Amino acid sequence: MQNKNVVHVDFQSNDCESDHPICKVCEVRACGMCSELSSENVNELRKITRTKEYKAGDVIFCDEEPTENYATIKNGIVKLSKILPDGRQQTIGLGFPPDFIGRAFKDKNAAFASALTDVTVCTFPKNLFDDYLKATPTLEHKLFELTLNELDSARDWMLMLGRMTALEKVATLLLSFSERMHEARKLHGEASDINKFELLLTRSEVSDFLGLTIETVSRQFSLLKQKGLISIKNQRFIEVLDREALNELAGHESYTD
Amino acid sequence: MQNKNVVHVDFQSNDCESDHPICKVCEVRACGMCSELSSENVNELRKITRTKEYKAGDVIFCDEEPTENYATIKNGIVKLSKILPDGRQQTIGLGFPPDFIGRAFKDKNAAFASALTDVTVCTFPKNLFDDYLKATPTLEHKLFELTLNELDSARDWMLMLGRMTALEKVATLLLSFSERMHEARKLHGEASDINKFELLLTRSEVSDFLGLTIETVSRQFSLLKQKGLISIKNQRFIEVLDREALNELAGHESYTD
DNA sequence: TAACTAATTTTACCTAGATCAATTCTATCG
DNA sequence: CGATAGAATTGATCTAGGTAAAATTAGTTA
Repeated sequence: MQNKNVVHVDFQSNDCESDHPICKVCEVRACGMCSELSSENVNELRKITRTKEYKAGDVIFCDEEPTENYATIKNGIVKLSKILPDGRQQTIGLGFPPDFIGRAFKDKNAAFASALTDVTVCTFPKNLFDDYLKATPTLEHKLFELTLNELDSARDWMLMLGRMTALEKVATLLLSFSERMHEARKLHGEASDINKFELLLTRSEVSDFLGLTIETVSRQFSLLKQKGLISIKNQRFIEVLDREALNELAGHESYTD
Repeated sequence: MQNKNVVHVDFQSNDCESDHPICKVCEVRACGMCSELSSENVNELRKITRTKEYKAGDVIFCDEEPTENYATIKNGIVKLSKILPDGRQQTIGLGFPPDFIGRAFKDKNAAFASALTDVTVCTFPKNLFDDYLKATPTLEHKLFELTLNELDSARDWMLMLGRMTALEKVATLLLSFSERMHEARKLHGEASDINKFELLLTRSEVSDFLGLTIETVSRQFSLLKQKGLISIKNQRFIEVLDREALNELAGHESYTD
């Protein structure tokens, strides 16, 4: 019963039989932050945990404000963004289950977080969690790894923002978003075709992500449709028809080179 | 003879009397990664440490290649960059002493690292260091905090890359670079005026950082000179004449608003 | 000190993407 | 079902920043 070999995978092998009832049925128990925790740990952490729900569009926390809570995403998608004093906005990341959101060990938030879809999270009071983290090296290690992944992807986006054309940016976003949606659906045990997904971002949100305007984004979508690489139903439901070609557009050289 | 008074912190309070001779005189012993280590730890770590020197321009490690070593910067500046298959380049960060470079817990590097100036580093073999890290929670905690800072600044740059004009980008870079140079000089116990510094980046390197071309960068420099905000001697030695105005240009609203 | 080289600046022009202004979709509601 | 409203698309300009090329600056060698 004590063999906690873990992560990413194989829910059965994780000892969660004696988990708190909420955690026992949690779809992200086996991945993300909690995957490194024993039932004992989980139940201890649960004592300071609150489950919260947000409606699409709700603000979860604001940039520069004192950090009150951290959160892990159980369900839905969270948008992280920064904003210039004059209102110009830049999305700096998307949080999918089971991502952790909030800036650990700092008294101020480092970004706006808002709910892109309806969202369910587990929240933890900052102070208590910081202490718990320092006292629990396995948890801190896991969170460290998650943070390193975020840093990697932030840097990938920097390359995109600084050096890609509008078309390449849109292609890159579509590929990345389709993958994460695919992951998220698998996580929830749903059937999933990686090439079909609902683009949950409005054109305006896409443009904030890519450093473009809505009009330019829309033109690139039209171009991709015209080239036969994607099709769009009702402006939101996207099907990737030629993933290979889209990949090349996104700057990933084809294997035939 | 022993009073190496340094940076941020109160060196006296740190027990380094029994440090390995190399570490005892190391200028970054009291900050960055090593600051959390006792002499005992330091000496243990020292067993797997190699001091290495690079000439300006040298490649330290390549993107996508197997990670062999991590490093901390003792001296000089390291450029981290990403490159698209067709050669377009984006600088994703600069490493100053005492930064840690290398992607922990992953078998491949996540960027190119090259020496911007002559550089001295301490290197650690990946496998041994990963183990040491997992076994030493205080060290891992420190590295986690450093990584969180890097993530913060990566996200600040995303906002810059995605939403700022050329002039704002250049102003932002000048301010940020002048601060880090100031810090670095203080670290080495040198006298330092934050408003005077040598821009160690070529125009081409600046443009790779800002997602612009050399010509555009050069035009913005000329504009800033014309406005009387900066002066440049020999194309490299910069003096900020009106820091307040530069700050406003960089998007930090003035306090009079 | 002149000659050569590489980096930077400047000038002239061009284009990708922004801006502005209609349309056209899609969803919602009476 | 038609009316309304917000989102997305499309078309017509405009411009910030890119591209190309020439001129200037600085550093290096002889």
